[in-house]
Amino acid sequence: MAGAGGLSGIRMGDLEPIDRRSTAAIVADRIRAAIMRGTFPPGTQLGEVDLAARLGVSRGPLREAMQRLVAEGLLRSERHRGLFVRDLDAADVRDVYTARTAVERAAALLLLAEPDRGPAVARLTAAIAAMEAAAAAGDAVALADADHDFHAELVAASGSPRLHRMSRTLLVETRMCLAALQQTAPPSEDLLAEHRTLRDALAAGDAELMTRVLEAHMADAVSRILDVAPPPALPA
Amino acid sequence: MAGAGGLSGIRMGDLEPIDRRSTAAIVADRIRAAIMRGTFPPGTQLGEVDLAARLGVSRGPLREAMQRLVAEGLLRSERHRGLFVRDLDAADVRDVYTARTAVERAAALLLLAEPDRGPAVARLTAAIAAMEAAAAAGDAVALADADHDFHAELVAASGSPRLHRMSRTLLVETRMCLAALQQTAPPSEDLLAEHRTLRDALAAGDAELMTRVLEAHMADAVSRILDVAPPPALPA
DNA sequence: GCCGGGCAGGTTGTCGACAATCGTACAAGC
DNA sequence: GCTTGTACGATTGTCGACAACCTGCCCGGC
Repeated sequence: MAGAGGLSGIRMGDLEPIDRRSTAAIVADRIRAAIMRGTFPPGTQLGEVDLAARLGVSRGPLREAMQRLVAEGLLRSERHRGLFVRDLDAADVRDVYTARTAVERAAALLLLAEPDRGPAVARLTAAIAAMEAAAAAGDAVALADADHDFHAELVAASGSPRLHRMSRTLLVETRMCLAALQQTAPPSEDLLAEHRTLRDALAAGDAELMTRVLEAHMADAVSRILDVAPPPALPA
Repeated sequence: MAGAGGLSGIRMGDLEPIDRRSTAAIVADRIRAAIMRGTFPPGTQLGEVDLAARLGVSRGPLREAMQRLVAEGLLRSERHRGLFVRDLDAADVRDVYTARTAVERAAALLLLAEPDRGPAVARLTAAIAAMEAAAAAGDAVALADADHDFHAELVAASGSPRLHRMSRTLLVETRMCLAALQQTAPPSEDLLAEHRTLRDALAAGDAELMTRVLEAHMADAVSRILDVAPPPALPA
């Protein structure tokens, strides 16, 4: 079928059908990015008329986008009160990382089942390089961005649309945790080492090592965020 | 603060604040249930005016509800074409069960970390009893309902809101698979045995056994649905 | 006989306006 | 002084209508 139509073999390139996504989806992406960036701190009320005017759309599509974000758990809706950015407490932080561990572990195992992991490992390596550059420059935001990219690439490489969708929301919530608590000074060297080990385990196909490193990585992140000393000897 | 107000110690019982949920949420639940029940088979177009009239609401709230379901992945939206119930192919079935395995494994591990698993085990046992009754009566729908409940209770017992939310969507998709393929004759005895073993592993606190049984349970379900013989000797 | 243009029908996308509800501030009464 | 009742402002929830768009069919031309 491909290329056999009436186009006489003209190469169409990546000229895919410009399926302009719905306005609600675009608006949802925009607001999601704003929440992730910390433009809307947790707890702030999002007035509909104000947001609609700022985005240049009417209240209809904006409300649809809001419902999407509510379904994702990023926003909290109170009837006749308004929409608020969800603020995450310590239990939420643990929950986010619990869910992330579940999703990313499954994604990594899926990736390990694939024969050719070269491209995926290359993208992870690129993300690590970005992290290194950000750490060298002392740019905490860029470091968090690259960290985000690393885990997003990991899940995307699994090829599972559902894990990918879940991961997207969870990563946004992760950024909310970081932005809220102003975690500006992570010990970047440890962070880099953990990511490198994770990549190496994936490249080598060592499922056992990968699982162990991933779980430790998540546990470390929770400890860092909640500012409690990591448990010295936890069997689980 | 609690009980120290001007109510003079009067017991308020479970008089919770009647936070009537938004209309969009109610509509979304209704349509989600309809999709799960198989009222709207995969691929059917959902006309907005028709649905709105049937539910007694306007198109505004209905569209908001639809956006929710699109975000959950249950509906597929095509611009200026309409909303369609997503139809799941073999890859989707595998993906649903991959994600379910990840979520339910994490939930079960969380449950195992709790000291008192008595109530949770009791609820799982109740779900198994319902399955037994349905199997004895030859009621395939009730059997699927009870199966659904078992897994929903398992995840709910973990106490993780995010795992719970993910699980809800995944279980609906599971029902879509079953309804679409008219899987009316599952070997209920095997199914019951698997659930009983899972419950027993949870009650006994055997994480290793639980993981093994759960993964086998999911793999069996995929095999049953896709109607392929289960792989005789798969190392992974 | 086959292809392109045009038209009609129906659907979704978007908008503005009205009604219901909530929070707040102020005044009145005990 | 504290509580209670009331009015106001602001926001959300809902609705109806118009415009844009896609699909399918019909017709004229080659």
